Amino acid sequence: MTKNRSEPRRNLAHDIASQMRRDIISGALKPGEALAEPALAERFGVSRAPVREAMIELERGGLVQFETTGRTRVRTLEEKDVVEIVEARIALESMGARLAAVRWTDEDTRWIERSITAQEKAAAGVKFSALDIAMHEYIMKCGGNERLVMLWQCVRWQFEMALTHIHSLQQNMAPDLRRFSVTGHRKVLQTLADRQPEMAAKVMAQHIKDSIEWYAPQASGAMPTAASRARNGRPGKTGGHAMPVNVFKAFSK
Amino acid sequence: MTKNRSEPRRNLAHDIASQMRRDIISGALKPGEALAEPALAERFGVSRAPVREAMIELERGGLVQFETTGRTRVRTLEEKDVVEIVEARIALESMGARLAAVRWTDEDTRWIERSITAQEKAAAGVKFSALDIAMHEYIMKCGGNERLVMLWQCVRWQFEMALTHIHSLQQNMAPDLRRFSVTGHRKVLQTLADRQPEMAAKVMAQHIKDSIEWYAPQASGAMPTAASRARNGRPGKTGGHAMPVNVFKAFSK
DNA sequence: TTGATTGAAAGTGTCGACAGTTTTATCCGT
DNA sequence: ACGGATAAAACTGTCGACACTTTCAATCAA
Repeated sequence: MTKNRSEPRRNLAHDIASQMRRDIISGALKPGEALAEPALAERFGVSRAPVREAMIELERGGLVQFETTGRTRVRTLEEKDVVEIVEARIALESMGARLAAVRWTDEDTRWIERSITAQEKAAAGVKFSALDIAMHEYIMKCGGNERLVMLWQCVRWQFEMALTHIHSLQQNMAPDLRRFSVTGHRKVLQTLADRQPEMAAKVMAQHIKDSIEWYAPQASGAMPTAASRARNGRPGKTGGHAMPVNVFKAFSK
Repeated sequence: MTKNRSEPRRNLAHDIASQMRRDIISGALKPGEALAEPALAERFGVSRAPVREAMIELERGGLVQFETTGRTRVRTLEEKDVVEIVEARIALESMGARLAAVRWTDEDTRWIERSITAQEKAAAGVKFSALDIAMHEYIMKCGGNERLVMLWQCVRWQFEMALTHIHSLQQNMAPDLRRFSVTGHRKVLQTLADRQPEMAAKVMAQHIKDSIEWYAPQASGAMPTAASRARNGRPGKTGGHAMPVNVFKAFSK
């Protein structure tokens, strides 16, 4: 694991961005909600300048979006967005796993094993998701490609945000998700410990794709490897889905 | 091809960022060069505020980097960086090709064919590289995943910047690169036209990996699929390379 | 009541300014 | 001549202000 290279320049903007990121991911700030700079400036007791920079940082992470008028809103999430996020995760993390497999150490194996142990003890829900994501982050960093990690961070926050809202809609998390997910993690660990880059990439991709089917089954219809089934779909039309219900409709404006 | 969703809010910052991006990619601004906000503000005839935002936009694209003191410099390029950039390209573009294969149309085929024709006529060098990148961009956009395209843009500028400096060091571009590259493009097009997602992903990855060996042979030693050969390499040590010469030494500070 | 109009309120884009800090240049002792 | 202390210059982070634009709400006509 390499230490983060780019210590972000410590300033108010960064602190504000962190706080707002928490609020958006936690759902305290709702998708579509307007974010006015003067109001935020007052809330944080600063001027508009740092707030403005924080907005740019959040936009980079995909948590807010700028309108053509300049106004800023918490980004909305539709089903299409979740598909995009997961596809991006698969792209980045399968490469991350491939690279991690090359430089994998026994210490890394022990770290993952401890994480899996904690995952088994954690209650299903937000707590488990946090451990889950932390493990994926660890593997990404093991890959040693700082740019890849940085790109991944952009998707990570969006994924966490989506998770929150999925959880809030599916009152009861699929009870078997945790067990299922842990099984996937064990498979991934195996390929990493065996230092098999190509297998690691493939297993990681499959694991992520499988996971999202538990979280949001209806989003899996447009997933990459299922893509060959939904042929000739044109942009805009996401194609038929396995399940009719669309939980993400709740987020769209 | 879907139209770009996020019309960037048109403001001075965006214009300045575009101009500076050109200057950095073209090499007019050299790697490691300091970028002071007051000087840039005067050059563009604006205040520091838009310049500051432009800097953030450039940092997002990896063309400049902030020091802990807050100072901004044109990002330096070492061999390690080129490897990272190419690895990221492979991750994003293989997924992009996979997605593009699903929604590929005959019109897309014609577009690519026209591009390839132009590539064959273009003189090897910067002109060819521009056509090359434009084609890759087209395929990425065909994938329909806007987030993936956005992540790709971050790497694209860095890649173009690297290309410029590689060209300036290798006075004569490998004469066969163009022919070789066009052959790769034809293979990619074939998988897309046949709508074979997995093949498209694989062929695209191979094509990018092959290309970089022409541009910077010594960087290929640490490439993903060659990874299984360079086992147990620890961070910091990039492992043995096929060629001893390191053109990127020239960029490191 | 409904719908268009108009004026007020709020928000964004940009600017100039200032304090604190880093960098650079000068000066002094050796 | 050289290295370190010191002063000057330059730069960043942040602030408050202003013009222009968008949004909202009250008003008025139909």
